[in-house]
Amino acid sequence: MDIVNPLCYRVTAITVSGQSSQGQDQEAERPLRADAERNRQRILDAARELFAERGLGVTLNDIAHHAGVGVGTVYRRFPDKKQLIDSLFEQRLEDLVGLMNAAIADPDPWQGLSRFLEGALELQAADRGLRELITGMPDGLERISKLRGRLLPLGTELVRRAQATGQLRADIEPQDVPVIQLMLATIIDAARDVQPELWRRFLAITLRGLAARPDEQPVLEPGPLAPEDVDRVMSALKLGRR
Amino acid sequence: MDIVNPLCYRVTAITVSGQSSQGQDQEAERPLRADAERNRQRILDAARELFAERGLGVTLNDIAHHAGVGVGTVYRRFPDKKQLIDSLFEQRLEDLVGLMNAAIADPDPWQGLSRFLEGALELQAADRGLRELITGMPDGLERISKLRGRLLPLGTELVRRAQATGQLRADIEPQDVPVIQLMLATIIDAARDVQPELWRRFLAITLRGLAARPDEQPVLEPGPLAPEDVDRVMSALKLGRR
DNA sequence: GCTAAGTGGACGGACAGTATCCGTTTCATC
DNA sequence: GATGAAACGGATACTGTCCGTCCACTTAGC
Repeated sequence: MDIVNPLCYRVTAITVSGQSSQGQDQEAERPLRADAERNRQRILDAARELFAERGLGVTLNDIAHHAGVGVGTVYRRFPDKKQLIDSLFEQRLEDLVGLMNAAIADPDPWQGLSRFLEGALELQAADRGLRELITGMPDGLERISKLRGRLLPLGTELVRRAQATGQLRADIEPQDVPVIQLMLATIIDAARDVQPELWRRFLAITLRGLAARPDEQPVLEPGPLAPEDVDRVMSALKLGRR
Repeated sequence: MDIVNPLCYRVTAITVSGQSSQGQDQEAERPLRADAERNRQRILDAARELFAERGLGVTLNDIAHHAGVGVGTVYRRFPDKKQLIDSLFEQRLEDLVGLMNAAIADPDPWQGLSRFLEGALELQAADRGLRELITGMPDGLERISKLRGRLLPLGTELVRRAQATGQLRADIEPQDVPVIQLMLATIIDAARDVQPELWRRFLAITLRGLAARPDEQPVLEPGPLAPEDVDRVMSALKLGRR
């Protein structure tokens, strides 16, 4: 076990460098051999793709296979799945913050709020891993906790401004925003294979419920689920194991 | 394997009788010995309790332990977990249909709809197993599919009536009702340990979004999540395995 | 008392995911 | 084009979880 320590050491160092790099590769620590670097990139790509379409549950074996390399190669490069996830989703999470800032900057605070929710859910609809990262994961994953910490004050700002213009009902609190995301994200997951856009319909309904004076009825887009699809949506979620 | 067949045979027969019985026990097939019957009842009680509080994921081992009997005893009585679930939840599911009928009978169709959603979610809040049964389980479980079949026409009636009085917006379809349950049930699960009633707040918001003319703002009860609880709620759900 | 019915829980098998080890291949350098 | 360090791959061991069985022992009821 301890025999491999020296190896682990180097590897860890490289991983850390890879972690802080978003695009550049060499520099600091000895550079990887050309083939190694190529494989590292393949692994990252495969991981991104698989996490996005199947969620964080994919195994490193899956990723290795999909990248066309052996499992050993993956484990040499990323000793820990968490580190892989962490470095992979750094950008994605930044996007969320950006979205929030854009929302606050919107001259129409209500529109800002709506667009934020829509955008955040679009990100989650496009990337199942991101969705699980945002609503799920308790343990480890420092990055997520920190993100939430940064997001909350911004969210407060967003909510307060929408209330100040009398567009958002006054009894809504910033804490309600993540819960709304949570419930709509469920629809994303459940309807993914049947009607991927269905969540927008319920976002519209929810927004109307949040509005201080919901006089007009916005068009509900998309239309309702086809009756024969209801069962599939309702049973799409695997909750408790069995 | 085949040595035990005679035994299995008897056991199966008894289980089937237990299945069709909701309260009565003896009659048909040879009656169980007194201690066996006592244990059978204990197992049923333990199962009900554990399913309700921990969901369908509990193992027969858990149930045995909680009932104070050995695993073997459980397996002799209930060769199949599905059968146990099926017989245990028969009544619960009937309750749902009853709720729906009561809703349709309500002279105020809007109130009927609201009360149905509230009642259905209350049932799910009180019984995690039921919740998983309603939103989840694809395989096996004939009973659930049949139930949905029975519920849909009733739901259609409910929706149409509420639209006829101009209380429910016209672009809502009956298929939307289970989806709404699904998204709110998520809040039940996520907030269970922190704020068990939180779902009511979002039910109120949703109902307002569904109303044709949501002029008044109903009180949002309960209040919002405490800011420090947001993280716990968001990470309460175990989605993909890891 | 006697015996068939019932019991408990150690145990073996299945499965899934993680991580390692080491014989073989490839790269980069001389 | 020879050489050794770096990288590779995937069989394999390990871990953990759950299911269901088996059988030596206990107990109810005649």
